[in-house]
Amino acid sequence: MRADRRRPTPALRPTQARRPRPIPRPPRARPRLILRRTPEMTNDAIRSALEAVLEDMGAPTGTITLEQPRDPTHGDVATNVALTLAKPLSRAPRQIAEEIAEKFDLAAAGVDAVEVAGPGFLNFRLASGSVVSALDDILEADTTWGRSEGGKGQAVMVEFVSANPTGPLHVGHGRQAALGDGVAALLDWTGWKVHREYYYNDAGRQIDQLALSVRARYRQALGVDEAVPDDGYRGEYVKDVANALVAEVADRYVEDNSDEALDAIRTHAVKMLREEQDRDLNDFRVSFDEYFLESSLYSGGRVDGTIQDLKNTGLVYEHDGATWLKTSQFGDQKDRVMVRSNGQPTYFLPDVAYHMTKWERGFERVINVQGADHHGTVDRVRAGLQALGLPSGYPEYVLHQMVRVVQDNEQVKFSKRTGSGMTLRELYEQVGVDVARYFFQMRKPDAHLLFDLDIALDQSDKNPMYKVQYAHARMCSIFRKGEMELEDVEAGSAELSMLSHELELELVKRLVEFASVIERAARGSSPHVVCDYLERTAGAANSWYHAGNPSRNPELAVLTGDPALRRARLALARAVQIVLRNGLTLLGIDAPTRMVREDDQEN
RNA sequence: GCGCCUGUAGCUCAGCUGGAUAGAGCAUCGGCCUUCUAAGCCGAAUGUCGUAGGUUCGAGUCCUACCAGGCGCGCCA
Repeated sequence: MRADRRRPTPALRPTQARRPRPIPRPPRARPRLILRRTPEMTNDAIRSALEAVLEDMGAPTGTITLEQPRDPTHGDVATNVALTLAKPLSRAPRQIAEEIAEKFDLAAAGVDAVEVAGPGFLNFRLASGSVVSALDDILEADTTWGRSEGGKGQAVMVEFVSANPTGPLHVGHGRQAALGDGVAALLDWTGWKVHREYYYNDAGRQIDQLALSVRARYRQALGVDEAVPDDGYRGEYVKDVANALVAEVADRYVEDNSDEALDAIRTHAVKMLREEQDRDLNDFRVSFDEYFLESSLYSGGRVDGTIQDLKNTGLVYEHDGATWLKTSQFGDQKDRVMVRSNGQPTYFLPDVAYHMTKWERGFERVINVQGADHHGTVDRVRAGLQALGLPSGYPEYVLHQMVRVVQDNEQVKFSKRTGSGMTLRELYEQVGVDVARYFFQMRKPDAHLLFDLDIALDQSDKNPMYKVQYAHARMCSIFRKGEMELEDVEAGSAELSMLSHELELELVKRLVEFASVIERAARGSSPHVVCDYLERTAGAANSWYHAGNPSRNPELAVLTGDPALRRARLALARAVQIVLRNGLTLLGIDAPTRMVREDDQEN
C-alpha cells in the first residue's frame, strides 16, 4: 500500500529555466488521486483496528486514547487501553495487552509492528514511509500549514493593553501587548474571526490628575510657580506635554482656572499621550481593530441605561446613601457599590456597561488580557453581567504576572522619561522588537517574567529567539548554496522514503505536530507553547544541519551527491523552513532568510 | 483574616486529558572545530517536583492541610 506512493525514477529533461537548475526534477506531480495520509488518519486506522479487537474481547471501546510517546524507542504511536481495562475486565494489564497485540490487524491499521511494553502499554511502529510522506502535505500547504478550522469562523474579541492615556507604556504593557497579540493570532490560526480591541479609560479621576499635572508644568514653563499635585504625575514626559501646550497656545491658560480651560488642557494631554502610545505599539507591530473610549459610554447614555437595567432586575438596593448591586448572589465575595453617596458612579458601572456592548456587538466569546493585579475585578464584572442575563463565564480572562527587567543580576528600574520603570520603547529599541516580542511570549502568563537583558542582547544561539531565526536562515542558506529558490521544491517532487536517518525522522515527526501544538496553545491561550515548540524544533533542525557538515558527515549533507536523496532532503529543509517561518509569523516575529550580525556590519 | 497566582537541576523555565526512566536552555566539566557562511559542534554530570497526608493499576499533574513568595481585598481606578 505504501508502494503506490512511489514514482518511477524521473526521466531527465532539459533545463528550461532562466535560472540554473542543477537538480533535475520529475515533471510536476499528476493530480494526486491518492488520499494523503495525515496523522489523524493514521490514528483513526489504529483506533478502528483496536476497536475491532476490543469488541471481539467483549471490552468497552469508548476509552481509547492514542498518544505520541516521548521516547522514540516506544514507537510512533502508543496507547494505554490495556491499563484502563484492567479494572473492568479484572485481569492483569499486561495480559490484556498481550491478547490485544496478538489479535491486532497490522495491515488494516497501516502498522509495521506492535509490541507490549512497560506495565502494559501497546506501542505501534508505523509502516516506513508513512511518517515521512507528511512532508508533501507541508509543502503543499505552505503558508497555511498549521492552520485549522475549529473556530468555524465565529467572532471572538480579544481586549488587551487598555492602558490609561496618562503616560508612556511600560514593559508590563509590553508583555500584555505581545501576549494579547499572540492570543489573538492563535485564535486566528485556529479558525476564529478575531477582533482586537483597546479600551481607553479617558474619563476617570486619573485623567483629571493628569490634566492638573500638565497645567502645573505648563505654568512652571511660563515662569509661574505652581506645584504638581501630590498624587499627580511627575515624569519628565509631563513636561514634554506641557511644553507642547506652550508652543500651541502660548500663555492662554496661565491665569484661566475655568473648567473650560482645564478641559482643553486635558484634551491636549490625552491626545498627545494617546498618539505616543499608538506610535509605541505600532512600532512594536501591534495594532487594533477598534479603540473604545470610556467617555463614549457616558456621552452615549450607556452608563445611565445600565443603572436602569440593573435596577429592573430587583437586585439593587440603597444603603448608607449609596446604590448597591447584589453581586454576592453570583459568586462575588461581597456586594458592590454602583453609585456613590455623592451621586458619582464607581468604576464598576462603566465596566459593566462596556462589557454589555461587547455582547451586544455580537461577541459571544470575549477574552480580556489583563495584569494579575486586576484579578479582584473579575468576579465583580462577571456578576454584574450575570445580573443582566449574560452567561456565568463571560468574559474569559487571561491574567498575567508582572515583568522584572534584569541586567548583570540587578533589576533595572530606572527610566528618565517616566521617573519609574523602563518604558516599552526603551526596551525594544535596545534589544529589538523580535527579541522583545519573543521574550514576552515565551513564558506562561501565570508566571512572573524575568526579562534578562544579558540574554536578550546576546545575538548567538544562546538567545532562544535568535536560535529559531538562525535555524530558519540556515535552511534558506542551503537553497542559496544549491543555487535554488525555496519554491523550487514542490510537493510530490521527491521520493521521501529515502529519508531514514534518525535525525531526519525525528524532525519530520516534529513538523507534523505543528497544527496540534497550535491548537493546544490556542486552547490554553498560551503562546509560550509555540515558543517552546519552535525552540525544540529549531534545535532538532540545527542538529540535523550540523550533522551534515562536510567536515563531519558529508554523507548526511542536504546537498549530497545522490540526486534523489538530495531532493528528499531539500523537501525536508523546505518543510522545516515553512514550519519555523509560520511559527515566527504567528508570534509576530520576522523570519529572515539570512542573518547579519551587528559585529559583521562593523567590519 | 479571606481570595487568586507561584514553588520542578546552581540559574531561568517547559512538562498536553493523570501514564513508561521528570525534560530544555544557560552556567559547569570534557572533547572537537572554521563550516551545506554564521562567536560554532558533540558529549557528560546535575533532582526530597515546597512539606505532609489522601484518591488509584499509576500523581510533578487531581483532593485536603500546612510552609514560603507575589498580588488583590474602598462609596479608588
